[in-house]
Amino acid sequence: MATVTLESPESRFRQLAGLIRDAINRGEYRPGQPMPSEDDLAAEYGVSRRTVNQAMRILRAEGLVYVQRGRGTIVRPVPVIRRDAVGRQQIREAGGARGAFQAELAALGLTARSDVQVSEVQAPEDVAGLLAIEPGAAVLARARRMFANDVPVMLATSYLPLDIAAGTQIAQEDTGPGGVYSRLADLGHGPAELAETVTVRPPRDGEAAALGMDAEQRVYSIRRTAEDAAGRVVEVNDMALPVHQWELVYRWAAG
Amino acid sequence: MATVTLESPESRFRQLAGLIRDAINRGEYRPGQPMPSEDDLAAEYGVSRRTVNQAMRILRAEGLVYVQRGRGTIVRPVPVIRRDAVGRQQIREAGGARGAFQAELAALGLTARSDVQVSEVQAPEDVAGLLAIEPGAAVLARARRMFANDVPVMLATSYLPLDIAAGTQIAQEDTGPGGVYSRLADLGHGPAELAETVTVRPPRDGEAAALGMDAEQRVYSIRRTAEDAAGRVVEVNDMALPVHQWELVYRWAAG
DNA sequence: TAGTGGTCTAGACCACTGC
DNA sequence: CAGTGGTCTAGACCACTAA
Repeated sequence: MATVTLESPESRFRQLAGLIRDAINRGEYRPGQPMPSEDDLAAEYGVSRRTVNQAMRILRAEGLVYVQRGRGTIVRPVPVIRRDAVGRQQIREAGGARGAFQAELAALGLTARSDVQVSEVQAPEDVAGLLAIEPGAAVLARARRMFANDVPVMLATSYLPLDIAAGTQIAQEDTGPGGVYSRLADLGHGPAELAETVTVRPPRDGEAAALGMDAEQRVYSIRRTAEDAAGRVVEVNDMALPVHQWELVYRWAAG
Repeated sequence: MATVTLESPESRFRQLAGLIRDAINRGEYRPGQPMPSEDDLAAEYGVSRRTVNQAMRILRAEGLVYVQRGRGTIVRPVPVIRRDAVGRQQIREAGGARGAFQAELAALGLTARSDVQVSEVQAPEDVAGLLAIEPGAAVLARARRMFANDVPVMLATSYLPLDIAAGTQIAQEDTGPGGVYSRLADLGHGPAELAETVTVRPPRDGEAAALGMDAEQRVYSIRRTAEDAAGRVVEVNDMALPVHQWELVYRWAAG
């Protein structure tokens, strides 16, 4: 095998990354299995280890492989999770068992698990602005970490105004059937309008560790705001999802 | 100045990237202006040029700077464009002057411009599937390239079934007021349901050149499908947008 | 011709893993 | 202890730009 090129216009490390990427996609290197060592690849392709390392850096950034220090480079088993932002609300409304996240993963044959940490924190400046709260005032924060087959795939922190949520089941870890949105509805602040703003950025300090990511990889940074019927923003939810693990779907009626 | 660290846990090139990123955000290096040369930075921070180069590679990947070979590294003027997928349909419906794209850019004080290339092509396999067309059959393709202040910011190729679009104004470069969707409505196939699937990936061969991107940067790959009232998919639109130039907004009613 | 960034090699040291 | 990837330096050559 070995389409041993390495001349021409494209830099060697990019060509090499391409060759290895193709090999992975052909199934030549199997998901969950370690790749040959960088020294071996360097010998095989007739380049320096530095060049191999640079090529692997590309594949890592793409989420195709990951490294276990001291052990080797492993091909990532890549179950891309499809997140239907609109549909998930409907599942929630329907009282979907343990939430939309679990339903999404179940459809892929994955097991879902999640953490929650509830606390009162000083509202980040922009969140305070959206919630129309004094800058620096306290809000209820629900910080969740979600796992698929015990691999972390999402961080989500939900901010809610204290005058609505304090002392309610929303301030409990378990928010009951239908989750936070159903409790908001019980309190007369059921979300009527939802909006999500999507950007892509490098993981922040904590996030890279919490999501098991490299600094060169990227997350979707999604900010959702929920307005009740009166037009008041009753929730701001900041999410971080590794881009190589997710696909986002939005649907709406024309007109 | 010069918080000249470079010890400790984080690799030097990452620390250096952080320092330079901060300097840019502080306005120490100005948008549109060249940075000091890599040799100068290497001397200033006491590292090798290789390390500076690696740091700059990070900033390039983030879209913060770009390189003009032989000239230098320039700080990118970064007007992030906000794309409201739902609102843009409404603008279109309202017959918004020259389209939603121009309206979006006008709000940022940017000038919009775009190319169109209309042709009949063999449908890509997955597109044929969505349009419920014979694999390999011909479809109408409208390939657009959009510019903001003459900087390319988006590629979009729209695929439409020939039995609907052939011989109509949709096959013309200028589709008239309201654009393709209004013409589809005239033909009794007005879109009723829209869906967009968002992923993030490296630019493909042609895209990197057409969008003036590095291979290490990323694009949003957005596939929109439009269904008419009968539930038939009447358009598939594949878009590529550099992630560092865009912010995506989706809005919907709860329930 | 001088200056700029892109890339490559050779060689080295480190931290971490697993035997 | 050997093997793995992470990173750094020194030195080099290239293509391209601008004077």
